[in-house]
Amino acid sequence: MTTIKQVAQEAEVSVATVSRVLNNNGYVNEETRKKVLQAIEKLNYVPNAVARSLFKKQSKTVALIVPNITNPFFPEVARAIEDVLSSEDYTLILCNSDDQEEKEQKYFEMMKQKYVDGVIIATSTKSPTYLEKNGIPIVAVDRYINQNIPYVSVNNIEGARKAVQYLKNTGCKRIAHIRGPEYIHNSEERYQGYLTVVKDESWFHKGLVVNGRFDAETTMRVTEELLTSYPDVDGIFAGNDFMGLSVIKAAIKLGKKIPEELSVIGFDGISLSKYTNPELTTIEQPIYEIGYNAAKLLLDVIEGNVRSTFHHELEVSLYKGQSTK
Amino acid sequence: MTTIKQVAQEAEVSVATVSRVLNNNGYVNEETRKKVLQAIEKLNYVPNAVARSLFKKQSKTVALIVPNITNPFFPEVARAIEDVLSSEDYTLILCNSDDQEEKEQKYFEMMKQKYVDGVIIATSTKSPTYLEKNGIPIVAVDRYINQNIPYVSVNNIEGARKAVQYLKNTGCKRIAHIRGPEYIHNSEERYQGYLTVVKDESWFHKGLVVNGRFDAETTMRVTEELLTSYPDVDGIFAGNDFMGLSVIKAAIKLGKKIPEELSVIGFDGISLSKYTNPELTTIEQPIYEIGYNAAKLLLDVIEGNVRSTFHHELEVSLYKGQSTK
DNA sequence: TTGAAAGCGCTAACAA
DNA sequence: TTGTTAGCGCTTTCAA
Repeated sequence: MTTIKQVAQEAEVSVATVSRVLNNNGYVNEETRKKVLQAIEKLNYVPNAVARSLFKKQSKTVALIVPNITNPFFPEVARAIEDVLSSEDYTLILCNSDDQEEKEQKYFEMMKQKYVDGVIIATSTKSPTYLEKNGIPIVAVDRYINQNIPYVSVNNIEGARKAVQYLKNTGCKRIAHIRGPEYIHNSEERYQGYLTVVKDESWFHKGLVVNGRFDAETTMRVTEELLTSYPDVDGIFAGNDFMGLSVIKAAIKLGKKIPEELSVIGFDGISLSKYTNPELTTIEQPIYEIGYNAAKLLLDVIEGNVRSTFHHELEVSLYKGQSTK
Repeated sequence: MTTIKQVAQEAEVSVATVSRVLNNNGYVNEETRKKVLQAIEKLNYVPNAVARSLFKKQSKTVALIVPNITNPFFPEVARAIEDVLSSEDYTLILCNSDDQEEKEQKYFEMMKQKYVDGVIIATSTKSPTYLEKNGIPIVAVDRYINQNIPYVSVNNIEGARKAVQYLKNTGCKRIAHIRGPEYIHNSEERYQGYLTVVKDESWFHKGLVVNGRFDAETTMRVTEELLTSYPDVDGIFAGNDFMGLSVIKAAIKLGKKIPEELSVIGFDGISLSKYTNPELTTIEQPIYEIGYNAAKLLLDVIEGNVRSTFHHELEVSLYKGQSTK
């Protein structure tokens, strides 16, 4: 690789001058600028980003920490983020935390060592003090952390309310909820949204809420248990699309007709659910926009542009598949 | 951040000594090593990776270039790669090329500037000379490039043969193929595999092979056209799982019973196809292993460990869903 | 308008 | 066994 020094030699100027034309700051004579530009061209010079980082203490790099990129929600977020970053000549580092605080911390250590400029994170960590302490700009996506940390997601409570209300409107009389893990803020909020609609119904009882996890096996098992214990359930609000699809599978296995005997609604709007049969009715999040906004927000923070709002909740919308009446 | 200099001061030694204990090379007295370690502990020192990179001309960083991380095949590859990288204290950079050579080149430019140590790439670029020229270690995944470039994938021809043979064995008498884009090496190979099984069949004709693309709309449209033109088709080998699912959707739309009237088999084994109904029968690739091996291979190349074999084709296996008899 | 030189934090050759 | 120092490639202050 050619260095700034070689360019300086070729152009018969000092490295300082080359640096000036490179960064377009400081005075430089139009003539000499041309000479330098020619030398750069001739030698095929590109500045060394590492040397620059060392001096500037920043790296034009942003990290994304997700629980697992394999969860179909996150690739779309990642795509959006990478799109805005690369358009601004930033680079994206991908990290999988498996929801383990220990792994997150390890990534943060790396970030400090590499002068990573900022981080976008989807986390459920209980005590996020280390997040704030390490001084690197941070934006939360999908999962709320606390008031101090910028956040982009959707209003889960409102979305859940919409989902359950829709089931009710289409005639469901016994609506159950298979919820996500308790340690995840989202699951809690969606559960709250569910509650607001059903809590005063005469038929409502705690048995209609089932704890699930995101994996298919668990979801199918608890669904079968639910439908066996309460065969009159005619609507299920699943904690997310993944779970919604498993619910459908389990229900079909039990011989339930969907949507005639059982309506199922999910949450997320991951594109995969459009490929299934029946298509899953769901509360669609603007996933790409979430990532897009998070990245824009982070870049603003990094570059010191103040923003009035730090918390963004985007609009969800109802996507009607064939899993509901 | 504390620097090596401060540690040296604290421990009352020179920076060279600190560097020695840090990197565990060169002689250093047990006593002084302890002093240094204490100082490091006390000051909470972590070495600056950027400064190190500048000197070493390497960054403990690897890039992954995929067409689109949103394609469900790649997150699993990415996960595997990131797993092995992070276990070796490497960092993963994620890049989306949209199959555009121009974007790939831009990423390569960035990599050189940032001393990225190596790259894993899934590409269909026609003239990959720039890949070899830029001197950065490279491994191809999923898509073959040329003899000189290490490669990890599966034997597509063999897998396709297996798929079509299976359709035949289960009684299909008219087997069509909806193939992927021609510019993608994989699609071509899978098509070849299909041909080996059917080319000598009396019923075979060119109309049974349809050009598709990876998007759902196109696939559904061409499927409908195919089934309308040739209603006696009773088996379809789709170019990948995504297309397989779309084929099923289109067939159901036309009122075909699956698998009674039409068998469908895909290729890839992306986890999403297990969530659908019917589950897609498919040729399952060991996706995680592909990523895992690619990463291991790349690290070997980077660290100068010679390998005898540069091309790895892993075994595929038949996954029986309910979309075939 | 330009150049000399210090310094970002680290490693390694060389000397002691 | 340890320290001094040059240098990785760049930016920026200061002086000219």
